[in-house]
Amino acid sequence: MEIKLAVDAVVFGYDKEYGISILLIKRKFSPFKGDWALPGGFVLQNETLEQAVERELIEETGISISYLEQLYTFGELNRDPRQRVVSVAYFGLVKSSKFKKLSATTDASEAKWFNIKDLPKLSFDHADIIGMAIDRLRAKITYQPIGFELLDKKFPFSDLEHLYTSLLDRPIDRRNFKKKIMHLDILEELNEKVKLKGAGRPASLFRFNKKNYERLVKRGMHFEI
Amino acid sequence: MEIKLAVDAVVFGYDKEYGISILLIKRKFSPFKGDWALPGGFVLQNETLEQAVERELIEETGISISYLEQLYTFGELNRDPRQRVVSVAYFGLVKSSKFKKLSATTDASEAKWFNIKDLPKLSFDHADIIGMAIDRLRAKITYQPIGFELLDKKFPFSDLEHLYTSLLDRPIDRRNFKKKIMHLDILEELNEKVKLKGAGRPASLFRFNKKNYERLVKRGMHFEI
DNA sequence: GCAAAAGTGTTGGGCCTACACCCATGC
DNA sequence: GCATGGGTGTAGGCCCAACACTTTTGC
Repeated sequence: MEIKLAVDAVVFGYDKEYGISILLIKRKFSPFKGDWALPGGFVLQNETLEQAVERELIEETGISISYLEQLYTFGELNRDPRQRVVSVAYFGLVKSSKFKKLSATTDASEAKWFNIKDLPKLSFDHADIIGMAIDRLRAKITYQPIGFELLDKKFPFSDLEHLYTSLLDRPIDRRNFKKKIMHLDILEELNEKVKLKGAGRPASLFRFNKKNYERLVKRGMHFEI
Repeated sequence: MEIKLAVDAVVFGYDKEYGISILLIKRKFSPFKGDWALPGGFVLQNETLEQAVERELIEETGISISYLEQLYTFGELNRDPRQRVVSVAYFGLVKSSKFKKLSATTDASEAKWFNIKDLPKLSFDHADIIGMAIDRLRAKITYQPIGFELLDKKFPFSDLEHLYTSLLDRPIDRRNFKKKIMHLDILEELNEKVKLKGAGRPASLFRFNKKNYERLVKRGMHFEI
């Protein structure tokens, strides 16, 4: 019997209320029936790896992602009890609005968001894959302004700040953080304000400047908080 | 027909004389017969991906490497004209002494080192794979003190300096470079000197302090030259 | 008026860059 | 003695961390 090739996707979503979350599906069949697993499946003969990931995500969760990159290929011998399966894991991000849409409609569904601090028991070696993806996400914020892919088009600055504090799991200096981000010259302040949570001063909305953002990503950056 | 799974290895060697080089083999069979290619081949049913890489390297080149990490998995549809092949590419480094050994004995052999500035025509998509590996190597020197894996146990400081200048392809300030490296606290100066190339003042030998080196790698570093 | 979150500047110190001359050897 | 490569120190400037009070809103 040949080696089978699969893909798996670790998709992150973020929202100030729910925190940083990962999309999982409930397995319908043995092995690990009833446990949670990463969305994914076997690669078809005539599709690329990326196409396989996107197809499986649509089939299993209905979601389409805003950012996708390869994470790592897992090839240990007994990952799957049935046969030899090598899996190419991908790392994906979805925007906050899509995150909310799915999280509001999945109570009875097979796909569900789980906060990364509160993950269920996982199938196969998916806990390892998720661990590596979280490491990648944490590392990424030091060299890429990933907020662009996780937040919506317009957002209050505090959303970005909360994203970083959840990811770093520690408070940051708001003044220094704002100076540093603004210095990258990838954010534009809009003439719009939103009132958040009832109390508190209304916040200005910001959006990413796509051109400057891409220039920065291409040129490379380094960013310690 | 199923998708076949292969591995390929981009192995770097370094020597002050030859510069930064990659190990290639000459293909004996069609397709691309007579062209140069990365060492690699199909993964067997009962070996891990790393084992497959190491086996192929021994079989095809006789070399054993001092550092190996996964680079990227290439899964485009027409990489191989015969059938669908997905290949997991690895990134390897060998120590200078082994590099010299092979380069001295391979005149008539099928395995040969090529300076990265002077590569031959390559088979399949191996030029893309090598391009990505070189990017990884360049990026790596800014966050990992890779000299440890490319140089021998003992080496004059100028070897490390030349490694960086070849990789960066520009001159660096020797005094600042030395201060910066020494500040990492991973090098020990030995009470030994070597005479190099006949003329010139003899140089002190250094070696890596393995414990401090590993602590640094674990903790993470960032290093701009 | 008070609770909640947004918004906003300055300074001291550490680090990093820029820079040039002497030393030990072979021939 | 000259060519070759090894070895070494400092000062000025920039950047970054540390730090707290005011503003605008809801209740």
